Amino acid sequence: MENKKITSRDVDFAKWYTDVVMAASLASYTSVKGCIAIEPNGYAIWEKMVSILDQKFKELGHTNVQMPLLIPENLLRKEGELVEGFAPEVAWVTEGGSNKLEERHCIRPTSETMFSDYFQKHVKSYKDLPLLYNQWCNVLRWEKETRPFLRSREFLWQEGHTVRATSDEAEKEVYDMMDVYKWFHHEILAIPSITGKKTEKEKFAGAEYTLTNEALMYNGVSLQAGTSHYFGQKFSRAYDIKFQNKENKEEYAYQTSWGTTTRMIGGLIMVHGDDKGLVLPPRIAPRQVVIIPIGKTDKVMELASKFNKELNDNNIVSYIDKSEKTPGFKFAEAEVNGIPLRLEVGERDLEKDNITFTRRDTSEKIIENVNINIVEVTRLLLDKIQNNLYEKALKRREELTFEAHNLDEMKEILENHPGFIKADWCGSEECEVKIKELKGCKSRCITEDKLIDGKCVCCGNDAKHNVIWGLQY
RNA sequence: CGGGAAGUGGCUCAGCUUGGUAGAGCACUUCGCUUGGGACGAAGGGGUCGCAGGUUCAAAUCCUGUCUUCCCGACCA
Repeated sequence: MENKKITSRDVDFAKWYTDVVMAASLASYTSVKGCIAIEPNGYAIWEKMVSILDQKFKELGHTNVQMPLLIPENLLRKEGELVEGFAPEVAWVTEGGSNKLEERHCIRPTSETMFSDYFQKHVKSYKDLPLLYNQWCNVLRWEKETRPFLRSREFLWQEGHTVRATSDEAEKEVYDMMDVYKWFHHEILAIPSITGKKTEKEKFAGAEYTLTNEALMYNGVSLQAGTSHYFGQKFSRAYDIKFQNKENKEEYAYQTSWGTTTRMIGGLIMVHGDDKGLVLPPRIAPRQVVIIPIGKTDKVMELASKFNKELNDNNIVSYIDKSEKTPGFKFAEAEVNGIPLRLEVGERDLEKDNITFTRRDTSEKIIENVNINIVEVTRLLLDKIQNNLYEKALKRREELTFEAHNLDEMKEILENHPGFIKADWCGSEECEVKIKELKGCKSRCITEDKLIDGKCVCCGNDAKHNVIWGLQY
């Protein structure tokens, strides 16, 4: 094991972030710019995210499919806004073997195109609808500035694509899926994200509107982690996706798409992590409990094995650290890796029939009798940790949510400490652009909340919306 | 893509100014001894200095180009 030193979170947040990624062995750099190697610890988190979300999607009637990695240029160009939005960041394949291609193909930055092409061929009647598809795959976007998990060129994600016969059904889908993301963030990741509509300027290229899930990181910067788009008939018109309705009339179908990515791993790090390293909420932790035997007597080892088996038999993922390291080393390693709960089984404790739990989130030590119901006690502690992490993150979010009535106040907040800034807005793009000139502060989402004073924070005219603003990753 | 910094065993870095046989700590291997917050002793293995050119009798060191990473900015669903 290498020496793992982590820069303090409050000294240099950016450095702290990459230190944690490396120290917890989540990912490492490769020879390809912006493309990381996701290592076992990192991939295990993603696998757990996949399994939980995948189950949820399926419960709601979606099925998984797989579309091509390559998109022919003419297909991509059919929807103008999509092309404009993604053109600067697509990679092109121009040769196959030793031959130049007749038509270049881009490597998918997103798959609306290929799904629409597929739907065009397969949607004929209202009886074919709805089609509720999802794919787990990698996509490529030629980003200029890259950061592990947060903004890599290649990343893993899921993209759901649905076709429905009516706008009502499609819009319900958009909101339902946003609720899934919100549920996932709040209940599983212990991240109190906020949701709302994107402004016209910030919505997905080609969408009628976009719902977003915005999480606030420890340093007050916002991370968009889950979006759900309503396309209406925009893509069906561009790709000619028509069906015959019950009245035997031709109609364009209504589409949606929704996605979330490996950047949620970055979110987990930046919301819960601390100066010791990663902190994982129990419900997303691939390994929830580490059992550390201290001393090698038969009694210690037998007890450790017994606890391990009981926990695993009851769907709590635990493991015994049997390595030759000293206990101190094992403690530190479990901490940097974010294991939520540690159970120490040691000779000294056993003389008094005790065992010791240590919580990762609070460092609190809990001494229990060796004869307790290990499953019950562990389950209770894991729940406490999960709840505490959520409460802490919520408190942080509330502390870092400010109200602004004018540009000067906004500026002061941004300079003093970034966070979510609630401010009223007239709805004009002109004001949105002006606000962005303040250190790159962007609209995060339009809230459903009441207006603060009814005046646009920028121009002072009558406001239409209450909006959350902030810096973003 | 602009401005700045950096690339030397797995990691952190020294050496470069003033070219002359590649160094340290940690990590790793073996043996011994240990185990309640990153143990200890002894003996070992491993790098050709990001990559490609150039200058030179000689390049980690000087020059040019290039790639990668980090920071700031621009850009970014």
